[in-house]
Amino acid sequence: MARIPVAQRRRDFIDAAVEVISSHGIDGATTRRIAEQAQANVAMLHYCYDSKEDLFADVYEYVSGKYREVIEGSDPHTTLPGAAQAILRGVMECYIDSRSFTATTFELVSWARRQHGDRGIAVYDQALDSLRKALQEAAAADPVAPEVIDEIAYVLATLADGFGVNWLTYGDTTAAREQMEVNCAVLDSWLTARLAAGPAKPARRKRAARA
Amino acid sequence: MARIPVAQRRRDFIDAAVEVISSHGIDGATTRRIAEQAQANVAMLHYCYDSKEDLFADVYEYVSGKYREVIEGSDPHTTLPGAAQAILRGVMECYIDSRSFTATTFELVSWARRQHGDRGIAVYDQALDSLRKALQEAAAADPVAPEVIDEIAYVLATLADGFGVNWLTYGDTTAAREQMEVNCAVLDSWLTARLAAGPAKPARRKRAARA
DNA sequence: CATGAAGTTGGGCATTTGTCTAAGTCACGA
DNA sequence: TCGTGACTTAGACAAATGCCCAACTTCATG
Repeated sequence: MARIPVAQRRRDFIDAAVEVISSHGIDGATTRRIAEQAQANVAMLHYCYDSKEDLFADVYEYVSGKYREVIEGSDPHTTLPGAAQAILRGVMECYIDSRSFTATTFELVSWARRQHGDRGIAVYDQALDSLRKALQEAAAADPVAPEVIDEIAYVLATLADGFGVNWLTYGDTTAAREQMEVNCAVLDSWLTARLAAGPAKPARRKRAARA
Repeated sequence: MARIPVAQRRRDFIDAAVEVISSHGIDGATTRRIAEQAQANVAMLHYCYDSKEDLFADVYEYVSGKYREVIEGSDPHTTLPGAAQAILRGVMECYIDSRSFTATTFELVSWARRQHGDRGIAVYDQALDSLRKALQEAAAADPVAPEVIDEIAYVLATLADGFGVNWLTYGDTTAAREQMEVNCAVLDSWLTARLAAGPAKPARRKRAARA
């Protein structure tokens, strides 16, 4: 009917997949459902993608990309705490903006883990990398030990993840906005204490926590 | 063969389901896989449970129960911060103890949400209720406004959830132990600041955040 | 206008899934 | 010993799923 070039069709399928995955889960996201959501045919899907796995790979990349955007595109700050605040806020706002995106991300991460093992955690890894880089840049004027950066990145991820789980579970926008503030307050009080304490934690022995 | 009473068989199926769900996801947890894991027959499963859904309901209850146990059974403390610390530690330790349990919990929560909508968030709701109750008890000597209790419960849940996601993703026990300490430090610094600040947050207007 | 590439589609295939049926097999009280 | 009721199992069933094929439509270009 509509006669749409493959490139556009692929984008449609990715969007459709995000929607379907968020409401039916990874395994509930069948080719037929995705095709229907994209107002296309099952055969069309296989005309654009060799396999369902191929489509999911694109969805995966799309999600990764969005994270990078949000993290790198957050309001630039010259202080480490400022940058950390801005990034955390950015991610949480992005979650609130699109529940489908949030749900799909969490589905993808857990799917990738059990599907591809180590290689599957790429989204998470990449997001943490962008995170570390952004923090390091913000702290350029007043450098901080890499272990501290790692720790901050981890806390940021933890707060964002925790926020995401709750937001997905309850879906209450008003509550979510309040919780966003709470999380920012949590980050703030901890960061202040942490940066005052010095580079090394009391009981640190081995290499820094990877995440 | 073995001739096992239904009651025991059911318990076996629940354990098997937890294992299979954690490694294959909810939808990957097929009756045949669960049966195999329980060293039983597919037909046996339907002899014990009318449907797969029935089995999952039991798994759901099992998970809920374990949360209640962990929260209510955490070391009793007379101070609010002490109790909060103990509970957070208890939950995180429980996660580290059993990755299957952790994974299954997260799978169940997301499955329940998209499957049963509001009714599906029961695990999360019940856990938060136990949490609030435990905190309230700990603060009996020096009462705190219910909004503050709610806020603390939310932060506790957020830190636990965030920890869980990371632990599931990387599965590094050593890192997880370090991160457990970080999360405790985060809770500690925020709680101190929060309890010093007074009952109401600066920009609070509506009812307290539900979770 | 012819033509061939690009896009579109209905129908079909093998496999997997949840569930059920009917036929066992065992333990134990009468 | 002989039921009788509790447990066990192989096999079958329809429905759903990922993927494919062969035929059809459109349209820019020669």
